[in-house]
Amino acid sequence: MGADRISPEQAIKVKMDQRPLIKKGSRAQPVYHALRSAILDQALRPGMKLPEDTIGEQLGVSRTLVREALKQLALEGLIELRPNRGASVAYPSLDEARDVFEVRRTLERLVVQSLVGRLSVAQIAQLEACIQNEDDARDRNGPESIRLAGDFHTILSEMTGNALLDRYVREVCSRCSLILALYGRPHSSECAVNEHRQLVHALRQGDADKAMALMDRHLEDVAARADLAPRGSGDIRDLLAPYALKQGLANR
Amino acid sequence: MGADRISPEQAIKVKMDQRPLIKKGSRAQPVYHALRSAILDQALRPGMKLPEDTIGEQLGVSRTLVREALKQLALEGLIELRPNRGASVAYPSLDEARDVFEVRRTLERLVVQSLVGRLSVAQIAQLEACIQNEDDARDRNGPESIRLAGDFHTILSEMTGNALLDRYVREVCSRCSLILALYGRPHSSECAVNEHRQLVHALRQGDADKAMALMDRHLEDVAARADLAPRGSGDIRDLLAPYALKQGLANR
DNA sequence: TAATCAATAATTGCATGCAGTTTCGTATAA
DNA sequence: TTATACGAAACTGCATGCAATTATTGATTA
Repeated sequence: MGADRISPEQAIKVKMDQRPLIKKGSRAQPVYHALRSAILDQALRPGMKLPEDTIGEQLGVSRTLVREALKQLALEGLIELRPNRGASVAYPSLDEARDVFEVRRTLERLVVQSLVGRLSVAQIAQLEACIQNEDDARDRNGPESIRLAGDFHTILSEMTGNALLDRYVREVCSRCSLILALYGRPHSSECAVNEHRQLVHALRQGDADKAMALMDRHLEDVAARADLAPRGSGDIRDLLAPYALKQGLANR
Repeated sequence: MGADRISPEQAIKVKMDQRPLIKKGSRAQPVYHALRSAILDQALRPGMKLPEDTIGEQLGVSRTLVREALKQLALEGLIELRPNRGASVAYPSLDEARDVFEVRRTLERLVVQSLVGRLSVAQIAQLEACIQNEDDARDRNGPESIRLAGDFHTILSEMTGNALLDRYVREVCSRCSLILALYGRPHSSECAVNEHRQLVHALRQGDADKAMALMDRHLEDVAARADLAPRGSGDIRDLLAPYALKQGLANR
């Protein structure tokens, strides 16, 4: 059907496909995002219990939707889901942490391979903007900088155009954020921002070996660090409130 | 509580923890497995619609559990889940197929790397038994052989002891089975069984380069093949019946 | 005949309720 | 005081029901 012209119906469809991202999908999605952000920001700390009722009440949805979100988070390794005893924020062991980083290195090597020498100027600009953000956030040294460092890698993987690769990288980045929150040195903001800069430079120049080596080294500096995890505790209601707001969920 | 002795209650608990893998977890799991097997066996063909109540009725569970299973399958890319219009068996494009294979190659390279020269005799025996199965199944040339070929790779990834890697490999293998069902040549049983044999040999000898090269070539022969997909159709009830049985689900 | 539209049927999205399990608190016994 | 047993409260597992959305059928019109 070699149709160069677009029928009115098709035109409408195109228009429909552009906008509705706003109202798209189920109401479980905001719940998922709220919880995910809360975990990555360490507002919800590893080991903390996540009762369906409490979360649903705070976020203004029923347990059904909460369950859905929790299941997805469990699939992604951010929470643990034990039969008949509910969900809690994941508390990965050092062994698991090592495994995650190993997979991450493999995946990000593929990202570099796919991207080297193929970045558009617009993409480079986007990456540099992202790095700038990291730089800015480094002063107010919080969990925020960990998340931003993850964002850089996530943006890279998205640029490959490989949806599966992107999903996997996203997932390992999330898990790494959690792991760093547990085992990372307090003041080592995971990725030195400079390493990101160098990586972009190598990618831009098309220097595959150097880019790969940079990424490798960049991800290498981590797995070693002892357990310094203190279990914090607070009221889940209060901890979730700001995230509810951000997702446009009712918190009464 | 340094208790060397075990109370009667604890003894019971221990016993309970050994067996219940059979009755473990939620009843959504068998639904998930039934659907997954049905898709990988091509009893449910790509593009086919999967209504919640039909499946639930056939498998003897409520829509809730079916939804749970469908969601998991969607996360793994075996089905597509469009808002308000339900689930259907995934129909991956050629581009998506290429992406999946690219990720798969990367991941399996890591598997080989982790395993080379470290296989126990028991593990080698297990692998050879698996290969034998493939050989046997090759005669009665059905979708079965595609699944068995996937099993080989799955067993390998499991042996790495890296749970995340294992999960990812499992997932890409599933998706590849689906892809091969769509785009594969009818008579090319994906993996020549011999290539599996050679790979095990190289792993056993600790020849890292050769093993890696074998795995790479082994996974290379695929992405090129044109669309020959005919949509089959039949009654979902009938197609699911044998899988219901296998999972011990009521099909009335 | 082909296209449009309205009414109906089928299906999904979500909340809620009940049963079964776990967890917690209290009382009793060692 | 420590340990055990028991009952209550909290929570999860799952089914079901209702509202909203989508698909379908049939009638109407060009």
